[in-house]
Amino acid sequence: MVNITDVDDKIIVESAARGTTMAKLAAEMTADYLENLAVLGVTGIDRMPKATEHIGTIIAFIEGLIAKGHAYASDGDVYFDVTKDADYGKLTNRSVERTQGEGGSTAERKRSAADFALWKKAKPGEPEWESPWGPGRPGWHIECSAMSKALLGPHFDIHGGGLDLVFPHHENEIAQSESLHDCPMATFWMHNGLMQAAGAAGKVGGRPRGEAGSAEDAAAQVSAADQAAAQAATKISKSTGAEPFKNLLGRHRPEAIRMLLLSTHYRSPIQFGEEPLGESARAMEAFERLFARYERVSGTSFYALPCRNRREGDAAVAAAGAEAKALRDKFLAAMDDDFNTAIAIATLFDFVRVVNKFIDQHSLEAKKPVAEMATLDAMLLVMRELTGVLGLFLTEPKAPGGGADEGLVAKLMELVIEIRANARKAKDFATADLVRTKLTEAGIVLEDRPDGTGWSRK
RNA sequence: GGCUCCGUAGCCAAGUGGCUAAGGCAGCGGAUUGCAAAUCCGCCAUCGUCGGUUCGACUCCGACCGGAGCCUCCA
Repeated sequence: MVNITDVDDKIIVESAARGTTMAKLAAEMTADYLENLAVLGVTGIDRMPKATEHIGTIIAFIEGLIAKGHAYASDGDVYFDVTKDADYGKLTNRSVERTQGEGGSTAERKRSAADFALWKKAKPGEPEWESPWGPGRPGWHIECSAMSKALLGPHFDIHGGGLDLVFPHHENEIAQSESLHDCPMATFWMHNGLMQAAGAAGKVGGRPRGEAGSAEDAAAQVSAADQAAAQAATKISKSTGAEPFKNLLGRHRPEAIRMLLLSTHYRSPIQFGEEPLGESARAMEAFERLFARYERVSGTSFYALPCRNRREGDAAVAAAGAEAKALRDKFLAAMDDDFNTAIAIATLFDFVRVVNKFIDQHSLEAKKPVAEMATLDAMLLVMRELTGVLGLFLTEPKAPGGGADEGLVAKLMELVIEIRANARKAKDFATADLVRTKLTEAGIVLEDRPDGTGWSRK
């Protein structure tokens, strides 16, 4: 379930600036978001409630909080009273006194600085809904509490989100929900690290260069604008840094992005850029070569194999042999341990080695003994299951190049390879090597394998 | 200033109070190959610095240095 906050100050301001309506802008942003997710292969969102479609739910939630004495109306606004919430700040280890809170024009309408708005009185020209406190709109945090309650109930298993939302958003969600329901909102809170743009120089290794305000004594002097600018340079999020992300999305296979994201623990920040993505793409080649090899040996496309679920996998591993079973166990244990995808991927690389060795040792490219072929199939089915868990290698990579002449190119290559094979048979290696060298220069790699010569574009 | 988190090989990145500190990229040596490519085998780190706790720390504590995020405006 993914909540869509389609009404807030930012959207109101932005839609006014663009001369469009809030609803339209929100719809556009949501569509854009879903499109990016789809490209990355993120599917399976069951529910996507919108704040504007749950105003009644939200109002009822706020009324409940007022009735219990956790919130108060004030001149058309409604605020959450943090002093009535004994454990306010527990998620981020913050005490009410240390929380500076929302200031600005609303400050004098609040009892304490840390109180936050549940309902905001509409200003002229702003979108508004009728409420017991007059026309207005929901505050930022309340929609998530109200909608999760409506769809998941007062308590659910996992609440996720970016590390940048921990405070105040999630902290305030907890305050609202737990004050009303008197039970824990979520059993687990999972926060993912943020993506950072790799340094401007494209340097992967180097830490992003400190911005102007990095000297601690100068920090106090830095204007808010400078701080925002410095932030935008390192943190990719929201609208500020989304552009470079979209560019990269266009240039790289979505699965390379997945691979990069999965290669580190979800809680760690990640350097995102051309070079890291290139390295991830390279790392995937070993898998893709194995899958191509498997297809040559078995005639079966790895990408067409069914992704088994865990139960089916449990029942079927034995056929793949002891090594495969051990690796699968390790993979599953790693994933069960707070999604340790780095280790899960490491076992996958081990798996590649095991399968390659198996093909080597039994010379499966030359002959096809029934028993070994069955084991090979079983191994690949396990790999299919595990890579499927990570959403990796779901589709066959498109060969680079291609185009309208692809059929002709294939025919020509066939011819060239045949001529070269004859030369090799005649021990005319000078000619054979010349052909290969020239092809390499043209971006085509030849591989002389036991079962024939293959070619691919580099 | 307050609250979090991080600092592991050339680079990316797991992990652990004592057992050979995963895996990938790059590099090097070997097997294989007519030569290559691919594949396989092997090599390549004492874990930011300084102290402390401990029989023993990279793993715990403290300080320091370096880096990231949040708190300050708005959500």
